[in-house]
Parts: sequence; C-alpha cells; structure tokens
Amino acid sequence: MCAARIEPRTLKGFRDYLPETMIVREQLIDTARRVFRSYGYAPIDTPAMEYLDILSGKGGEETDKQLYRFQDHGGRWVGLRFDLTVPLARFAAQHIGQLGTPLKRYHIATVWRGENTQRGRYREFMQCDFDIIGTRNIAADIEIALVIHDLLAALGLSEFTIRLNNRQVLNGFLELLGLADRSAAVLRALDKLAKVGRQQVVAEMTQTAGASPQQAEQILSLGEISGDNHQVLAQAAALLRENRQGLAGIEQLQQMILALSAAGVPQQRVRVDLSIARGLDYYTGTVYETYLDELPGIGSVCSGGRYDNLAELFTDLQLPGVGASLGLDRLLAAMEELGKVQKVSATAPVFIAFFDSQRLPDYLRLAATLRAAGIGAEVYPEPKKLGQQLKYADRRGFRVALIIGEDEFRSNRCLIKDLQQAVQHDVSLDPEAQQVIATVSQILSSGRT
RNA sequence: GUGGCUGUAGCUCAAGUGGUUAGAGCACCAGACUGUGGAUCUGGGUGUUGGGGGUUCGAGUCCCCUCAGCCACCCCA
Repeated sequence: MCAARIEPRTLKGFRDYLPETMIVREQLIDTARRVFRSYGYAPIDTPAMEYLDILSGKGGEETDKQLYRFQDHGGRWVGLRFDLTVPLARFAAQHIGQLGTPLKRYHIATVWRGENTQRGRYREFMQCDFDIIGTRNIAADIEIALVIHDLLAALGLSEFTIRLNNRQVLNGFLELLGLADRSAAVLRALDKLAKVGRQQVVAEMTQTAGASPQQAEQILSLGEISGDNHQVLAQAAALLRENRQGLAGIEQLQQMILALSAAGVPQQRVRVDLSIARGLDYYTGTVYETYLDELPGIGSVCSGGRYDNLAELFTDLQLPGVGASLGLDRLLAAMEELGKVQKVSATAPVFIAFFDSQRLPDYLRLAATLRAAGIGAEVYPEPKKLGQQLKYADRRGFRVALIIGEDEFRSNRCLIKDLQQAVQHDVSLDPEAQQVIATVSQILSSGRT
C-alpha cells in the first residue's frame, strides 16, 4: 500500500534554512536592524509581488530578463520584486505626502532574480536596504557610507573596503569625450577593469560599446588612476579639465573622503575607485561597493548609490535619494567560508531536565519563572533517562542544565550544572526561584562564548 | 540565458577495463548506565548510487533526457 512518493526537492537557487543557519541569519538581521535604528532609520515593508509595469524597465535590460513574471489568477501581469529600491520608488510616490521628507527607511526582505546560480548567488535571497529620500545634500551620501561601515563592523568584520565613485565624474568625462550617448555600454565595460584587465576592457569598449580606440584609452586613463584617495581625485580633476559635471562629482567625493575620515572611519577602509560604475541604470551620483578583503571573489556584499530621479516614472514630485543594500545571504555565504559563523543550535541558555515524571507542572512553572526573569529555558519534552537528556543538552549547546529529581523536590533544592565548566552548584529552590535565577545569571554573564 | 565540470549514507569519501547482497571513517539511533553530558564498549546501515529512460545476461560504472550543485561568461547582493 505504498502510494507514489513525491520527491522532496527545492527549486534551483531556492534553499531551505536549517536552525543552525537560521540562527545566524537572524543574528545578522538583528544586528543590521540595530545599526539602522541607531541612525534613525525606520522600517517599512512592501508586497513581494507588484504589477509588472511597476517593476519592469527600471534597472536596465538585464534586470528585466531576470525579473520573475507571470499572470495571476485574474490574468494580471505581475512580477516578484527584483530589488527593494524600485518598490521604494513606488512606495515613496504613493506615501511621501503622508510621511514627509527626509524619509529614512530600512527594509529587510526577500527578493527574487531568475539568473544562474553560483556560490553566494541565489534566486531567492534577502536584502537589507537603507535609504534617505528627499535630499540632495552630500551629508546623506556620507551617512550612507557611515552606515555601511558601522554595519560591517558590527557584524564582526574588520577587513573590508568600501569603494566609492561618482557617476557624475564618469558621465562628465564621457561628455568631454563625446560619448555621453553610449555611457551605459561604456561604463559596463569599464566596470570590469579589475576583473578582466585593460586589454579586454578596451576590446569591449571598441567592439561592443562603440568607442574609438583613443576614447577607450582615455577612459582607461581615468579608471586606472591609482594612489591615495587625494591623489586619485587630483589626477582625475586634471583629466576632467573644465567639465562642470565631472568636477562636481570630484568635489563630492572629496567632501565624502574628508567627512568619513573626520567621523572616524579608518583610512584604509575607504577607497576612491573611478572604475566602478555599477550596472543599474538609475544611479546618478555617488556609487558604493563593499568588498571583503579576504574574499573579493564573492563580489560586493553591500552596494548602492544616489539616484536623483528614481520616482519620476511614478510622480511629478522631485524625490532624490541615496541608499545601499546589504546582501545578507551573500554575506552569510562569505562568512561561512571565512569560518566566521559559530554554530549553535540552542536558542535558550537553560535546559531543564524532565526527570521526575510526576513533576511536569513544577518544571513548567520553574521554566516560566526563569523566562519571566528574562532567561530562556527549555523543558525536555519527555522523561527520558537523565544521561540522554544531558547528552542532548550538551550537543545543542545549552549553557546550563537544571536537575531536580525526587530527592531535590523533597528538600527544596536544585542542582545547577554549568555545562561548559563542568561544575555543579546545589542551591535552594524557593517558589520565586531566586537562588536559581541568581546562580544561573552569574554563570551566563561569566562565560559569554 | 550560454558553455564546462560534478552528483554514491546526514558529512567526507571507497567500490581494477560493466560482474554476486554498494563499503569505510565521522555523525546518528539503541543498549551497557531506571540520578548526571563530551570518554569507552556492544549492537544497528539509516542508501530507490539525484530522478527517468536506454544498451546489456548483468549498470554506481556506458548512452540519452532531466533535476540540482559548482566554475567561467553575463550580470549582480
């Protein structure tokens, strides 16, 4: 009587998250939230699915290809959100009157992209976006960089580099070269400089982007400028001659560099890189990319930029903005590879053995008392042998185990076992469990892992 | 989306040119141990060899399709 089984499986690029992974993920999310809120950002959420015309045509041709699209049951063309920025544009156009500007929001949610998978590249993944809407002031651009910095630092990463550029520098230079109309293709080629080298960039610029060999060389002479940040900017300024747009971009980068350093961001973590452009079409000013120094191959873990007219397709209101997006799943993959995630599968620190089968109510009451005192506690769900229960507690990474059997109940005592130090305390057990709470708290605060 | 590599137990890997009943370590489960975890000992294989089809007397092994993972391109978090 064996019915045909359906093979359990998941779609390409879509994954299950086991507790071990999920605990770490939630920790990352908690940390991100804390940093966002510390700068005054407020959370929002938007639907996973939107009308297709809201989503399509906003990020360029390639993003349209990767957009999940289909007809819903009512025959409407809809799509799953590709990022959180386009939904933000729609959101802002719709609600900015109510919310007022500047609007500082964060948005932690899943997005979907139908592209080929690879390590750190999934079809369903989570982004943590933070943006400031409603101001053109460079202070906002600076703050975004500060948030990126604090975010990664708070996640325990110290070896990273925030790479900065400004689309105005690039656009100004292309204007100077008479290539303004081909900027998208040219910049896409330039963006690959670090990865494929100058020869291939020149090839792509001349063959597919429509630039002359001389123009390609000139663009590279800008993108290849090296040295410390101030030297890079000075040389770029020279190349830009009198171009107003380009010089405005340089000026903005200059201000950012100075402000970031004044705000305490270590010099080596910020690098002006005039070759980064970013593929998304909607950027107009500052662009950010953040690489882990130990794992550059995994790509940028936090990127973004300024977009001064993103909402123009939805409203006549001028809604300039700047923001960035932390790729939570990519970062997690990277941290795993770097061995920076500690594996824990217990979420509560205290384990209460279900020892005396007649005393379940007492165990439950003790657990409730501990929780009321802010200490997470788990009662084992069956009165198994003590050795097995302790083995479970040990494997799951509990910090302390409480053992109370018949003898202890009779004498109102409780054995508190420190599972890491392998020491056992014998304390009195009163209805408020004061001794127990005190001892457990002491153990918990002593040996933070 | 294009091209390539890979796919055996929860994990890491075995199984000469196709040949009986697919093995090992670790992990896991049970017991030794109805009151004390990491140790030891004993017992247990937990698998439709990713899935489907084909060739063959016989397929983990060869062929085709498919699914998934990885790598490069593309793009990007």
